[in-house]
Amino acid sequence: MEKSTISRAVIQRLPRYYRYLGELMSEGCQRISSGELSNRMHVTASQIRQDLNHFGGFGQQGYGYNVEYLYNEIGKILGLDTTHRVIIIGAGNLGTALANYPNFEKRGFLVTALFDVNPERIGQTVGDIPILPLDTLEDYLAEHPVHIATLAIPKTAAVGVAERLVACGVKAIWNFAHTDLTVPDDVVVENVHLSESLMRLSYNLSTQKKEKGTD
Amino acid sequence: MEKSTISRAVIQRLPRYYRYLGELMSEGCQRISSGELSNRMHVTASQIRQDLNHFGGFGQQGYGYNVEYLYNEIGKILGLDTTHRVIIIGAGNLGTALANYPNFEKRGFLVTALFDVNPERIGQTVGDIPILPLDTLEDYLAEHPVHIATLAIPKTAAVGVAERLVACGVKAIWNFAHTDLTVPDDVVVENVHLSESLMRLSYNLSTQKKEKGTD
DNA sequence: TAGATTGTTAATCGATTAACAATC
DNA sequence: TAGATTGTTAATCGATTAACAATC
Repeated sequence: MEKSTISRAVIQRLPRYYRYLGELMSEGCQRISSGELSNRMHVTASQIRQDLNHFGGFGQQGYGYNVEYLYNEIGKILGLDTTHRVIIIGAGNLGTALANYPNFEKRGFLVTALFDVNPERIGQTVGDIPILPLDTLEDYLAEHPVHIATLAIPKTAAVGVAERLVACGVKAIWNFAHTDLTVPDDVVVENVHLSESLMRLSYNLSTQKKEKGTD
Repeated sequence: MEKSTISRAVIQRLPRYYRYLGELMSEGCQRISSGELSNRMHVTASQIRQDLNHFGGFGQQGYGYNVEYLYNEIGKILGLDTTHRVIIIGAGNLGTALANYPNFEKRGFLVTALFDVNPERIGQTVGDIPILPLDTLEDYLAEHPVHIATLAIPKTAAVGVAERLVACGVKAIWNFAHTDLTVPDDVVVENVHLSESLMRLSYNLSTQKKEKGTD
């Protein structure tokens, strides 16, 4: 209930808190104050406390936060305490890279299948993960639970595949295609538009050069 | 000069305007009003006009915006009117995927070399692009202009390589490693933290489920 | 000219920061 | 208890939206 009121900006920051807390844990650090974390992360202590308090009081006055406890609590908030079954549509370079990514499994994201249209690729595997014909997507979804579908295909194909996924009841799409997807309200989409990221870098680089020139 | 005052939120949206204008062009559309674009993009017309006016008056009262002109102007703002020479550190799955990405060259991003430490990979090519030993990074940078360096290596290696890049005068880093980089003020970093993106999707999926349950 | 739509100012909204009382 | 640090309210800041005069 409280969750729907939490702003996008706060959610954007949560995984970064999670990453820093994980690092602190592996350094053997047991407690941390918002002030110390503020120094590490280069965000204000006030923002850290404000952000965390959206989800409840995880700290203790005069002490700070227990690193492991807070790490686990944020993990639960992010849904990392359950296993998500993931499929990847597109077994090209990007799809293969994502399937091979070892850290995902560590966080509870289990890739169970890739799908492709290329006859040479179909029947091969990536690690243990089979590459299945895209034709059989509906059959697969009818028989296997899938929580997240990853689109690593060109935008021309992405829109149609997204519709098929939604029709089969998939509720979360991780979209690497360079297009916006229109989906029902109960389906969530997270876009990774790499070319837009590169354009922002290009913009910042150009701007930086100009500043240097006029300083 | 005016550029340094433009907020991150505006820059974030520019590539998306660029993408929609490109689509309009390929549809043969010659002019568009902020109102029509608003309907397409699901942002307010007011925001579109406000955003564009940070860079100058591209429209005409009573007419709207010339699609091709605006597309080209935004391209210039994003620095897409010049060729950026790009290298990729790490010729694993992700680095290879990025090197193969055909759209980058279309936008003026030219990948000239990959670097790796794996002896099996060194000497191979990705398309026309050679895979060079990471040892020779400094030599390469001394002899070839490089505008953007892409880090597609584990975070343990990324911090050290970033320092070497900065020492050689590279001013822009596209960082896929799961770590924050500390760089001088005149170096720009664009982070692509895929695991954080996936965590946000997981959060939204969990939240969505809960809402559905209580509605 | 009249209609349409921008550029731009003013109003609103939301997010961040500061401050401090509560409390461990 | 005294010191430290949170949780939380209030103040500030910035971004978005609304409104409308300017103008094509």
